[in-house]
Amino acid sequence: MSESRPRIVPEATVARLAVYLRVLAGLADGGRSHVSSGELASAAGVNPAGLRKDLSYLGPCGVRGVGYSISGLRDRLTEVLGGERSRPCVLVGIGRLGSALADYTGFASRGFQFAGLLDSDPRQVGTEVGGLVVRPVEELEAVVAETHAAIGVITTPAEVAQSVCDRLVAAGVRSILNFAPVALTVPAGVDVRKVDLSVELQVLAFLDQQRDGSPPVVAALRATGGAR
Amino acid sequence: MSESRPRIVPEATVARLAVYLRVLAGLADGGRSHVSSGELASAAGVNPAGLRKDLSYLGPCGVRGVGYSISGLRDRLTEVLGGERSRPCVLVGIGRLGSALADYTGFASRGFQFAGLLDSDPRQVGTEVGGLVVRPVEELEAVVAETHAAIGVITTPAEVAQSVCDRLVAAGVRSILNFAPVALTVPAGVDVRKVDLSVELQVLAFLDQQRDGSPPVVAALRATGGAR
DNA sequence: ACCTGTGAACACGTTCACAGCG
DNA sequence: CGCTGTGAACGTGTTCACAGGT
Repeated sequence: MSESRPRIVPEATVARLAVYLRVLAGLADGGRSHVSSGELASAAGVNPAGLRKDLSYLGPCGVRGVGYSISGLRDRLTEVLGGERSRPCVLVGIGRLGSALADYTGFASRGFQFAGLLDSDPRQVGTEVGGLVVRPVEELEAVVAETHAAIGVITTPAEVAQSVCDRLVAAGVRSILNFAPVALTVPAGVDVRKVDLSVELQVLAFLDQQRDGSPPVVAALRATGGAR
Repeated sequence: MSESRPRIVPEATVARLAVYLRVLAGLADGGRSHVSSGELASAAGVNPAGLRKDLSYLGPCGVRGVGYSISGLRDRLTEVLGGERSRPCVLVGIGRLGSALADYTGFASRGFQFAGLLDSDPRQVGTEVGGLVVRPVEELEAVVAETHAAIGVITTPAEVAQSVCDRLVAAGVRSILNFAPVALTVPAGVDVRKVDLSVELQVLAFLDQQRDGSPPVVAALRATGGAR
């Protein structure tokens, strides 16, 4: 009903919109009412023209000759990113990383809410993390049903990640964020995003090594490289 | 001296090489001696042709009609990725996320070693995490000098990330992995990679919402999208 | 017959330069 | 005159199809 233009938004742009939203939140305290694309871009670490192109996917939302209304843009981004209704997520695997995520206040403040925490270790079950009590992994299906969670986060060891994933999908979860270092197989219609922390470090080490070892030979790093 | 061909390797490829290496490590136990690009690709979650192209950057390292020698390829990848000499890293900010990283055995087994842990909270200082004693952030420069660390990992709150970054750079660190949700400014010659956990979740939520809300309108997701 | 290695085609994302509006 | 919005150019990364060995 409030949808003005049904344009398609590239995924790379969506990721940056989330960054712009965070920068705007910090800027709102400054008492200013408007920002230019140049200011926002430098705060977000991107190219000004790219930022304007990103925002253009949402339809015109700035004022020519002036800039973008901080509060107006913040509201528009929040609307587009779906931050209105808070989305229930379930998190499976409450080790160090899982605890860190469950406890991260940045999620809650941005419309996310962990509605269920699950672990297979009896010593973890029953403990409280980030305001929630950890439940046994056997109750996975029940928790998904209770909370109507559409998003699942997997922070288990690699060996059990696929079976946890299968159970999440069977229970109705259609979006999964996977921190386990394995490629998950899912049926069509389910979306998986993978975050691999050790790969990030290894890429960094490679670039570092390459700079030292062979000065003339430098890897091509434009699109995703450097400070993004 | 062992460098056979000084080709340039795209960054996207480097990231996948690290994944192949991990898959190979798991495969080595199986008693087999060779794998085909198809098998490796499906285990790594990528396209077979893309995998072959990735490996071709290292020069020919397979046998036509047969496949790739598991141990041979593993050694080659290890060599290229620089896993020979273990690289000392310093980690600043020992909160939940920092502890998770310091404790993650996946790093140590792949040629990484956290040589120094630093935190500004007096209650954290002196505690032991992942076999190392946490030291006060004031000693950052000294720790970098002692350990000859070339890689720094930042898991501090956003507010102090830039100043920590500045001090790391001044101390000689030239590669930084940033988990704090801010864009860091660094001088030329320093490489920063950013991992933003809340952005990952937000992208997932957007895609999820878009699927429900407007079936005909789907975001363009080819390159980075879907299960990678 | 099989599987690797690779040039060529394609799609995506980024950057540039300027038109358009306030 | 300033800043947004955007088509067009560019570069990178991915996919395809087949040539080249074993």
